[in-house]
Amino acid sequence: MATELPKAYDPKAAQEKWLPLWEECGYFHSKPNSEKKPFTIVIPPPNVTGALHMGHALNNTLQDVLIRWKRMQGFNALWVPGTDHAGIATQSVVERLVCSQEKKTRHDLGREELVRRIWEWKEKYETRILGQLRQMGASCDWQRTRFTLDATCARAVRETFFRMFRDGYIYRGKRLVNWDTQLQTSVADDETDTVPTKSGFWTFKYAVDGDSDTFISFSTTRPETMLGDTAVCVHPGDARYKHLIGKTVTQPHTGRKIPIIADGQLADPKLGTGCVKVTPAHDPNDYACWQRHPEIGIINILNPDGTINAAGGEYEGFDRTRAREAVTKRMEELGLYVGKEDREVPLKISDRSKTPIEPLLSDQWFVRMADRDDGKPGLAQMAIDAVTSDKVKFFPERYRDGYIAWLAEKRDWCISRQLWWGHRIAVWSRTFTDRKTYEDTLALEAGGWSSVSHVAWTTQDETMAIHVCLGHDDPDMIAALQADGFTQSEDVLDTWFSSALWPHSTLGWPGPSIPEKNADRTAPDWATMRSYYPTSVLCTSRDIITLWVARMVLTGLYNLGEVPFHHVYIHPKVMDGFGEGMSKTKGNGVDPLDVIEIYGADALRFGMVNLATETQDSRMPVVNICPHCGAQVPVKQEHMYMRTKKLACPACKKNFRPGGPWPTDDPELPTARQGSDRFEVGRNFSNKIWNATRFILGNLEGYTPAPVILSELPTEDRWLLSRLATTTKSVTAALEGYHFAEVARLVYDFVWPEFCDWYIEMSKGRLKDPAARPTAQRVLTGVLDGILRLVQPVMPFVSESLWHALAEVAPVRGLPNPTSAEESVVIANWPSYPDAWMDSGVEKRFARMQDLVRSVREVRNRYQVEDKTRLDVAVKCSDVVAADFNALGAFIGPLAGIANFAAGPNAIKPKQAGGIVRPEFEAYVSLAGLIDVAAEIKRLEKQIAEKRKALEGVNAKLANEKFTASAPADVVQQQRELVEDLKKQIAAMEENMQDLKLA
RNA sequence: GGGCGUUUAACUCAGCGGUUAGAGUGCCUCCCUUACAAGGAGGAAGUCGGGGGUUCAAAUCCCUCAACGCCCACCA
Repeated sequence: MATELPKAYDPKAAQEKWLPLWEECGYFHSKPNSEKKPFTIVIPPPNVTGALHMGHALNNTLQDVLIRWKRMQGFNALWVPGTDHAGIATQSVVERLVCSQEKKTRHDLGREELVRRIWEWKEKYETRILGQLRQMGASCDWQRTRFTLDATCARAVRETFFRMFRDGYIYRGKRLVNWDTQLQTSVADDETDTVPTKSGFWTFKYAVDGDSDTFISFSTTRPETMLGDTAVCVHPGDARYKHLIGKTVTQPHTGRKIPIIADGQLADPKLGTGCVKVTPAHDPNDYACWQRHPEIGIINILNPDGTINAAGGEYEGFDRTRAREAVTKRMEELGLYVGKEDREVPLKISDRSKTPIEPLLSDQWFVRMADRDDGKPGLAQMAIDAVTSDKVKFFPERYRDGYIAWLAEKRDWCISRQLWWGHRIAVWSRTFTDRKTYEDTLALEAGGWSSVSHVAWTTQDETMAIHVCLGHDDPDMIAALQADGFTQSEDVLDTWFSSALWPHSTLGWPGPSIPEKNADRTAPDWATMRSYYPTSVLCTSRDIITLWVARMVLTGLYNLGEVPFHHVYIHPKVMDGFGEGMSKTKGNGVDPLDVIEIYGADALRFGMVNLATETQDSRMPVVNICPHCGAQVPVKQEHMYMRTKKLACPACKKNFRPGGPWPTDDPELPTARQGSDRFEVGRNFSNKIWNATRFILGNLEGYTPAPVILSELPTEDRWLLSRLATTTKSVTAALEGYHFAEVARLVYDFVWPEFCDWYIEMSKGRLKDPAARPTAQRVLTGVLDGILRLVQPVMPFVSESLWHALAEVAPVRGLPNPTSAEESVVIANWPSYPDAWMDSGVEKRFARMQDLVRSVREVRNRYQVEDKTRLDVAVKCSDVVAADFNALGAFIGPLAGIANFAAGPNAIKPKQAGGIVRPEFEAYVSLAGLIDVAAEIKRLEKQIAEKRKALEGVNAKLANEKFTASAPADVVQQQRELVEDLKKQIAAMEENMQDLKLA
């Protein structure tokens, strides 16, 4: 006899039991295996900035569902876990911490010390993150855990950079970048935020040289940039200024003579005065103008810390605000100030430091995206082609357009960051002013450098520079370079550069490190690469399709000539109950560990799968669970914005601190865990499966395995097996199409209402009948076996617990032929049943029976409650029953349950379907058939009439020559097919009706 | 300004041309029945955002308006 199962499912016990066992058994570890088809997913590596949140829970649950499902299907399933160093994000978090705790800047600490602190931070959060993943039940191959900054990834980064450098894809350029003056680094467009800010809109004028009476006025939101003006620009077609084009003005602060130029793209006659000052070094539009008119020159007036540099003359050292005031004041003094209006202007803010961005001209490394000079597709085009040719497919498909549109701009990718946390760029540079030395040094390239390095040079302005890129650290080479006055770049690479390589870097590309200078560094670790690359699917959220997905495709194609994954599945975003994105700072976020603690990991996973619909967003209202009494206290919007630090529980009146990141005033106040009622479904569902199993186990005494022959089974068995086969097929199809919410729905609808509420209840009678018992036992265990398999990918813990409990009593089971069950459901086969089991006739008959039973129950319920006469009740019944109530009554008499109905109020208690014993059931089925005939005929008549009308309509249309002549051929054809279809439908219905009448 | 998405029961969401629009939660009634009160049997609750159109037939397709959310671009 089986060990008695506890009355309720205890998720915590299951998690504690199975997690270590699964790992011990090595179920999650994958080795290259030529016998099995591979199925590979690489995790979108979470940033080590902080702990995982709900978005990660969703992302990783879905991946795990896929991996677990494919593992059951017999694939060699590999899920590679890992984390991302997240350059700027992590560095700024640690910098902020150092600043608040020690009042020190990164410069006070120095590069080495800061990096050491960040590694400490990383260790802490990496452990936390991987722990969270484990708790969720993520079946990752932990032995293959990677970090974007570890040695394996570093090798791939180094190799890729070297190749791109060698092939001319990486170049050095002066570009206007978003400069974060606080962190003193350039940041990508995507790392900035534009917020409307109250500021001014100033209008000034410059005197035109040689004519003291003529002024040209212009407006600006940033007066301080006047110090860097190199031109004044008007529209070429603007009659007001035509005569001034080609003249010069004198910039009053610097005394520079600057030209008045015409540029149709920059100046808009309708805006402001129609005339605009040009500051190429500090404004993207002006920069573009300068590229069209290089003769006007470009002057950088800012230091990296945001203060004015020497080019600003007497204003050198002023910060932004002071410079603005001083420059404006000077204009007033000169009488060149025209006016100022208050205006809200969009201010670009750095995501990381939350300080204003300065557009700044600086030297950066770029990856060229444009097509190649020889006309061959460049990196961007290659990535576009991969998608247009369907080598990479998006799910849902709509996301592909955004991907293509973004890449089509082919904007070069700025990959250098002035940070300390990241992959340091392996380029050694030296600048020269002396042409001879420059050329001599350049000649060294011929002396053998190129075998291990590649050299590029730039000649901008008067300085010339040589840049030497090393494919790996060669001490001799580095020593030689240093002796020659070369220094390594201080910059590190953009985080996305290493993330872009993730699908192949994690798999070991480009092979073991190279011991010898001239070793073949192009030989990858082929055993692993060949087994798992390209990966199968990438699961991520839509906001990093461009930043990450596009770049993975691009580097995959560049390094390996093969796309990194075949499918890209984009899942929805988790919002709070008010439609806002979740974040720690808002306090509307939910920690997955809180959810696991309150509802269990299975419930978390079910909830996540259940909300993964086809839409973009899904709401998840958040509640605080009162730490005193467990009541659910909804998070209100004002709690978030007011930063409520104390809440009174409406149930127990005691105070607690809502879950959230802000500090408490009262350390004694207990903190609430945060949850969401959206996880209750999963919790209840796992408990339901638990108890269904408990029931079955308690009724398996004398169980013997034997094949089940469909044709010999009673109606309800054939119905159940039809439903099981249909459900299994649909679940498989839903998984194949990444319709996760549907998976949850299908499984739930089969297990709960159909299996538990109807079948199990009906089996109760049969289990008491020695003749019927053995078959009922076989069907129950066989279907339960199938359910546990279907449920495993979504709810592995409860599934595994029950799998083992079932194995104690019924190790040999299954439909139609019993077999020995696998040792764990994790590695069990994914179920599939014969199509022949799907029987719409049985399902229809059963549905009618259900209708009837429900109608009778309604009558009983009402009668009992309202204590009215039988007739009154009948009137209130559903049409089906009411119409035939008298006939029903005649049948009801002999039936035990219904006989009591006539005896008066409260004579019987409402019963479940299980209240129906076998003979009753048969009676119900035949009764349902009889009663339904009239209604069914009526319904059919109505439908046939409707179809006839439709047919008439379509025929009329086809008879109309105007229509057939004007409509496209395919539309006409479609209508013709519709006619045939309708005719067939009508014929089928008429036949159906004949059958009914005969019955 | 361009694009994408959403708007269906009190709440969270399914349904996406064809019987009477569904589920879970919540609400109401009854029931602690030997699997499960994290449960069971029932019930009430919807002009499918507004307005046009296409169609024999529209929650579903088209146009338009509105609200909300996200992305991209721009704003001297």
